[in-house]
Amino acid sequence: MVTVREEMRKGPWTEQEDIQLVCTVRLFGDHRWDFIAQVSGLNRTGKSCRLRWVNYLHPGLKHGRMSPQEERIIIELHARWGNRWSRIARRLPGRTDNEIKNYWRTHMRKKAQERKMGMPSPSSSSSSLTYQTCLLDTIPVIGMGSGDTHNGSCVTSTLENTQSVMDGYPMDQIWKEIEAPHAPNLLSIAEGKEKTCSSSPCHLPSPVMWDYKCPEIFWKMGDQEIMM
DNA sequence: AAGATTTTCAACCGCTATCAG
DNA sequence: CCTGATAGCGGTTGAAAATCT
Repeated sequence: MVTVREEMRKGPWTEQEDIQLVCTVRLFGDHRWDFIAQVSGLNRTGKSCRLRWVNYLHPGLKHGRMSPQEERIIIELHARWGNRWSRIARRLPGRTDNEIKNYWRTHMRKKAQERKMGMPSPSSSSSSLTYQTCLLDTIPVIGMGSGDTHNGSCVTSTLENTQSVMDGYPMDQIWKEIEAPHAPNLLSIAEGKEKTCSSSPCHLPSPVMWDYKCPEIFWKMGDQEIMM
């Protein structure tokens, strides 16, 4: 039972909070979010921590614009599944349901506007989306080293395309800080809320090494989808 | 240059599903 | 079965950034 806190923090996360959360998740894994919220010393709800982790801090995430291939996949999968964002997200490793949802809203709004103005809409947004023969049945789970992009030539370049977009995004800095060699013992977090890594970042392996939960597992498809 | 408008996206909320006791 | 805790999903909001006038 969670003891009643005075007031839970809301709103945007600070870099410091991010670091604290990453440290704690590294220690205890990405389950039991209420516990993580408590132990981390963050005055946040478990729900909020989970959301932040899933949508922003998870090491396998891509950031930046959707590639044309990703856009196409989203459109096609949405046509098939509707607003099943998390399901669609599972087909786009590195992309979150939130991100896809946001993208779709923007995309649809543009489309709706174009329609209203009586304009044909050959493309949805920045990229030229052609509903070409990138058949749904051949849409693989992109990237993440799963090596299953062979049957989807239209999407194979997704990772390369998006990789460059990620350059210089703020998470790099967070990870760098976390990697700092002078960081204190991780266990200090668990010892008390006041002794979080807030003053100096914890020592963590790089995101690449961070495989206590393999990203491939994180992005694995449900059985149902595999059958499709 | 400055104000107005639009776009983007992080984060919250409410609800449902699942699971352990 | 029932209940409470937890996780996850989809819809929505609002602030910041970008673009336009």
